[in-house]
Amino acid sequence: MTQAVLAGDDRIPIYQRLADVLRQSVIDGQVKPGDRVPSENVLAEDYGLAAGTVRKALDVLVSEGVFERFQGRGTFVRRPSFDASLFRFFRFRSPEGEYSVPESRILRREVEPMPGHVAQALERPEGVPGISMSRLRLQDDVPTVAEEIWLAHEPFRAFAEMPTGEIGDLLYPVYDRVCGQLVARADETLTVEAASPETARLLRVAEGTPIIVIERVAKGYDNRPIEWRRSRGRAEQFSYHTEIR
Amino acid sequence: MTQAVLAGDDRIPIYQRLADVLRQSVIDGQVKPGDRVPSENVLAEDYGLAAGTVRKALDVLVSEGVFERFQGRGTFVRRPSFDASLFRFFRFRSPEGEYSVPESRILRREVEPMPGHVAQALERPEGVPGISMSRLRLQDDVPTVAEEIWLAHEPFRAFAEMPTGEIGDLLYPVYDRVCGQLVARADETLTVEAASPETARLLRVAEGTPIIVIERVAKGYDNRPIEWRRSRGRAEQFSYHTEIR
DNA sequence: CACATATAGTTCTATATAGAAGTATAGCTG
DNA sequence: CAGCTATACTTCTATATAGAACTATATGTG
Repeated sequence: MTQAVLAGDDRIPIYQRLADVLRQSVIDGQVKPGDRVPSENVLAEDYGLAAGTVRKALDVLVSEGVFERFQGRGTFVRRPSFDASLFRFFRFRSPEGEYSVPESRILRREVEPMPGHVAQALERPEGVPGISMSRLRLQDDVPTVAEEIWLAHEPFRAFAEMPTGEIGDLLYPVYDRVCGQLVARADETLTVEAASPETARLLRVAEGTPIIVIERVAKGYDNRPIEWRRSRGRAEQFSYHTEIR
Repeated sequence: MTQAVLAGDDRIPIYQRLADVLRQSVIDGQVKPGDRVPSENVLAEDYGLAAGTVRKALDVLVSEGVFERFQGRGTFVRRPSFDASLFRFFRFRSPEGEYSVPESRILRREVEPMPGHVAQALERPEGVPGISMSRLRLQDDVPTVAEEIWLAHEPFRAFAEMPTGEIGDLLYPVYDRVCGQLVARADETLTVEAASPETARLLRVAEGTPIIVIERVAKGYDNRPIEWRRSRGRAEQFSYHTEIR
């Protein structure tokens, strides 16, 4: 057999093609986050490749954040867990200094046509029906973040019909469980504005107070957009850190 | 000789030790940004190592952003370019759509004891003398960014005594040329505040306008802090994009 | 049962080797 | 001189192999 399994453009390197195949198996849901990937030796055997070549393919996927490796234990599909990371920016620590998931209140949830900018972000034709939500997140009963969220109606029909009470504080696990939609990464854009009357009311701040706005497009392993979200929080407690070079 | 050249803790892998040696040669200034690194084969020969081991060491340094590789051309010490800096969002484009270096006006420059938070960031004892500057950056004669800058006095004595007229619009090249201090990377923290009277005056905005504050600690290849800087600009048109996972 | 010890399986490091692919330059040809 | 060609040098891909380092599990011992 040799590597007939990896047919296709032989202009691109074998290790890349293997990486593509393995990445696709995650996209297709054949292996799920937390699952163990066959060992390097087994993969080498299966595909008729040298161990080094397989290892290089895994290197690619690890650096992409798709896989995770542990010496002696194995290689696993990484559980993407960045939901808390947006809120890390907002410094949501408890008095004990620990991070915690804030309480979520869904204020509104209905099906209506998507506006242009949302449809564009979700790569859908304008005017197509979507699920629109307003959500408020609170820390110790203090409102900290107000969110508008949009989902395409099509793969989220089951979510639209689900009772609100059954939706917990985190949405992404629900997307996965109820609709098989797995969020792998996201694009975020940060801007600043002065609080509108609406935002001021929700966040209980004075009108005109500086507000951080984060627009997020959550994407699957296949890089297709899943959810559009705009979050607003008081800029006061916001602090974002990064390393540049 | 074999790899006697790479003595030291043989608990850590050879490729790591080689990476350490090469990184150090950049820190010491034996090779400068833009310089070419000996080829993989030559390094392998010199250190008595297999080609693959050398390559792995280079992989490390490339991923750290210290080196840069081009197939067929060679491996080079990377010129640090702060393209990813949060600061670039204050660099407005010229009418032709090109980015340009804004004009810089140094308003003040004097030697005085460093305040606590600066001393801490620069890893110096509190109260030690430092060079303090106020600088205003303008685009087409419009003030866009106001900066406070601190340097430790000790390695920057020559800079302190230099006439202001000889300092151009960019500081880092001067640090390198005059004091041999090479900035390799930086940590940046972004926050938001309402414009103080002082800031409002400098940036010619109304008091209370949302202002982006970026605190930066610039560091050398050896990761030691070189410069502390706090920049303030109008938040109005600020937009920062990033990918998370 | 509790606790060492052996064992099998995993990733990680290192070597050696060969050729492909890309780049720059010297030298030849018209 | 302009333009092609050969050549030498670079990084990149791929194979094969061996053992080290680490982890989890099974096994034996007290």
